[in-house]
Amino acid sequence: MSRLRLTPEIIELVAARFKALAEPARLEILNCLRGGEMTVTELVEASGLGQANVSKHLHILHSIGFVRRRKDGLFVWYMLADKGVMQMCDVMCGRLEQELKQRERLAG
Amino acid sequence: MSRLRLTPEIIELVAARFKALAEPARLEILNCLRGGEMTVTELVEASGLGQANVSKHLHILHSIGFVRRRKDGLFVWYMLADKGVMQMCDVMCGRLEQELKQRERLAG
DNA sequence: TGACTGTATGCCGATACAGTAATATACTTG
DNA sequence: CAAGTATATTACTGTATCGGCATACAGTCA
Repeated sequence: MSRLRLTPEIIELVAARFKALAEPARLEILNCLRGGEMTVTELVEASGLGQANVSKHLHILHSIGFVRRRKDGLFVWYMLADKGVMQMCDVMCGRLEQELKQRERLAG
Repeated sequence: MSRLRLTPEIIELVAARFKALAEPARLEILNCLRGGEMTVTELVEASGLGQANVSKHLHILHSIGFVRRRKDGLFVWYMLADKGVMQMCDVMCGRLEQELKQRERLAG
């Protein structure tokens, strides 16, 4: 499939991208952005996180290309960079769903 | 798509699964297992990591269902739990590949 | 210009986690 | 049983990072 050689450097880059998704706060932010672009303040209100915290998480998500930013006067609007980001989250959710069902079946 | 409600608890579980992939050592281990099941010692040799380290990483990967284990006398064989695990890695690799291409294009 | 608002950044304390060494456990073999 | 091997666990250390606070920066409006 992938034509990339899995050198240590590449593996590091891939790990860094998974790490961006490995934080509940960032998943929450990304999930908020499903509905369309939002300002930092809107994300603060929607997520319940601190402003500085949201800003930092957005910086991380932006630095690896998971979100895009657009300045509009005093505001900065953030949006998902592409569909692929949330598709990956959905796949992981799907795995988890199967897993939980399996456990229920065993327990019940 | 997913029928799971994204409660804080669920988001935490999803994040934990991404976190398992957010470590170069674990990606390396998973990648080694692409070729089939391997013992801990084989993984130690193939990855260059310490034995205790590999054991702990395998424990993490096993606890969230990314690998399966099979005891055979003194040995423990590990294998990928299913195709989905590496598919997710491949998707992330694909994203990275596009990203690197894009940068090349801009730089070149 | 000064006051105000939205966003980003630097610093700090607490915590989490990777890696290593030593040890414990499980199993085999003599 | 004792000795040896494969794996797991524990204790420890160094590093990274999250969250909060304070503050800096950027832009608007009077």
